[in-house]
Amino acid sequence: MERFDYDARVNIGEIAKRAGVSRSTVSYALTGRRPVSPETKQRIQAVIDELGYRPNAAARALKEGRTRTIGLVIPPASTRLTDMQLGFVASVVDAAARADLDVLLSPSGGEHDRSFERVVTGQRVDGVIVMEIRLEDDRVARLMASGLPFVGIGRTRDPQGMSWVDIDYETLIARCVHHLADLGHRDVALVNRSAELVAAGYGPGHRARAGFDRAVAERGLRGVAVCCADDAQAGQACTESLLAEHPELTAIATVNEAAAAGVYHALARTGREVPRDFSIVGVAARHWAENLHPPLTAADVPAVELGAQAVDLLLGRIADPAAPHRHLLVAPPISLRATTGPARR
Amino acid sequence: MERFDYDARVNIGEIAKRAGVSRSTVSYALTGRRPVSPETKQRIQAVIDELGYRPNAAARALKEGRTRTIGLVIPPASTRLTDMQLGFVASVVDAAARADLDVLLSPSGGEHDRSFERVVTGQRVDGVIVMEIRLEDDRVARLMASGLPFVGIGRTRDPQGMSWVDIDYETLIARCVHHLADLGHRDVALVNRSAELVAAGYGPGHRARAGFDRAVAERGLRGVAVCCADDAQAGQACTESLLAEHPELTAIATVNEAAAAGVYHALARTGREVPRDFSIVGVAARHWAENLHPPLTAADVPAVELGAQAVDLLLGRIADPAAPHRHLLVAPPISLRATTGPARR
DNA sequence: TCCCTCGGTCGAACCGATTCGACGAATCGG
DNA sequence: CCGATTCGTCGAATCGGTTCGACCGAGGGA
Repeated sequence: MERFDYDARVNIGEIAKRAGVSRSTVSYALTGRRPVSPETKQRIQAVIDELGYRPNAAARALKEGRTRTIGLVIPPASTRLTDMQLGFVASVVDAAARADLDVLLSPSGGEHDRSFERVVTGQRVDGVIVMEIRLEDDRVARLMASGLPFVGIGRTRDPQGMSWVDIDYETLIARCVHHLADLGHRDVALVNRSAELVAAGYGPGHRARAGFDRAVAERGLRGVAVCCADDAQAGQACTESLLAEHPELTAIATVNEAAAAGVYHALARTGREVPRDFSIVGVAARHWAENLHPPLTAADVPAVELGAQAVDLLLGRIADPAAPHRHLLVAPPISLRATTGPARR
Repeated sequence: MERFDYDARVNIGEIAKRAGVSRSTVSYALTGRRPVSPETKQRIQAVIDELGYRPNAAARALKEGRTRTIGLVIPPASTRLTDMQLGFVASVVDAAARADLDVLLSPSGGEHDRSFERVVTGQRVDGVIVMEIRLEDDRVARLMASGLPFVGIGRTRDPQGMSWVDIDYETLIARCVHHLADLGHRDVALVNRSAELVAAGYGPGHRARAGFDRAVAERGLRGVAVCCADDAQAGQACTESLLAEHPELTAIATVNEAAAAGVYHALARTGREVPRDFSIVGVAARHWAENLHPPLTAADVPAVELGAQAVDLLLGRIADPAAPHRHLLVAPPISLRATTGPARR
């Protein structure tokens, strides 16, 4: 099968030939790793511009042993990304682009473990950022065993041997409960993430629960915690049955931003006006909190900053895999918006 | 500098040596491109399992001339992804994973053009899916010139020489207007995407406007069209000034899902109840429409299907770059939810 | 019995870059 | 004026796979 000329990609040898130098000289002119005379350099550059030459990434990666690419392990598409997760992805991609790195996406979990394996073991990436980490997470175990530099957005139960950034859900939810208690609420509920996630050992779910229980005990409140799938319908169903079983409730704290709209629906349908009759406070991406109607009083998760920090940490680990591990735990303050008020007496 | 043993990655030569065969035999055992006796195959597999060997992706890509990776060009993170765009990304990643392809993300536009160039010209990917296509789009021009297979989610003004999938905003918005007209509304507004996007020649903005104008003329309505940035605050500000200038309005059609929540706020603040006093209808991701309160009557964009189709089309082009171009234009029906009703007289 | 085919394997070339050692010419210090 | 550097360049080796041509032995058809 004949290949046509316009299909032939130029390589470094073609550049060298046309510029009348050796291939190594072209390489040195490009990388600057050895001196090249100005005239030669200019001649080479002219040929490169003319032919639109770009070094073949695979060849370079093969020889250099690094790919200038990082992997980003995300939850599979079937479990819809929350607004916060989207914020992480966007900021990681952005920060990586600033460092001239490309980002390879890998949905993991469920049926997509081949993708994870490819990314981790094929020397396709120089490092990995893993989202949605469980308390016991075998992907983390795999990564540790492989020796590939990685950083978690989230952390395992015992995150000693890893670098990570995370949101301090335990502190945040405790703070939410204290905020409600300060307003005089005595009967409060926690709307957590989905039962599946919690059962699978999803960290934020467990830590939110712990913070809730602690704060409820500290303030002598009556608390009830429920799990809820990550969408508005579930939020509504969940809240309606919650209110039916516990009519004495006057406030909800939530880490489930995707369900928040459903909580609103349910309150409206059962005749409770927010914040006059009922208070809601949560942990959410700012964008999301402001989009709700009325805007949600919530701790605004700095997703952009966390994503950028994760990339930073990863670059550090790639540069020096022997350096001590670092981490970042953030607990942003609660932004008072329109959904909390004094308890009705 | 000494390398430690545990750091030494195993390669095909090591496998060959331990299995007592040549490197080519290992390769044939792995790829199945030539027969290998069952005993030999088994022996090789045992060694591979023991050492956890995976072929180096860069070496393979270099020799085979393909990377088993596709590029996904997304808008830069600074312009927040809408829920619909997120749906595209997720479904593309998912569909690619099913085809054992990896996805390289490239934010394009603004400051990130280096990333786009790397992806397109470095032979890093076998093909590209481009989102957010403008009526005149120089990325499309670049891709056409490069000869790299690509598929657009969206299309240029004259999409002859390309394959694409797109949403038929013109038809959809016209359908929305007809729906409102059928309900007796005579004064309707279009809340479009941002003025910057429209000025930059963003297709959906222009096509929505065209459909709006056409339908308004066909039904003899009075129509006013405004642009609005992609967030709730802008939606609110926009709608408030719209209502102040045109108090006679009784309905809004919108393609700006991100602004929809703000439209609700504005209507509530000006004392209009939906759908009793005012109707809203739009084009949005189902998830988003259902999340709004009350749920938005809207044409539900099948993002998952479109993303999967885009991958399909791309696979076709990679397999046979000479095949005729194909495209898919979808116009999903309007799902009646809770935001449209008869015009008050 | 001879020749051909085919299954199974090997060695060598190749993909397109980087990098090391070497070498001639120019420069510099003493 | 001479030996030691330095500059600029070249050729060859290398990274880790795939693939082509060749070879050997077994089996089948005439």
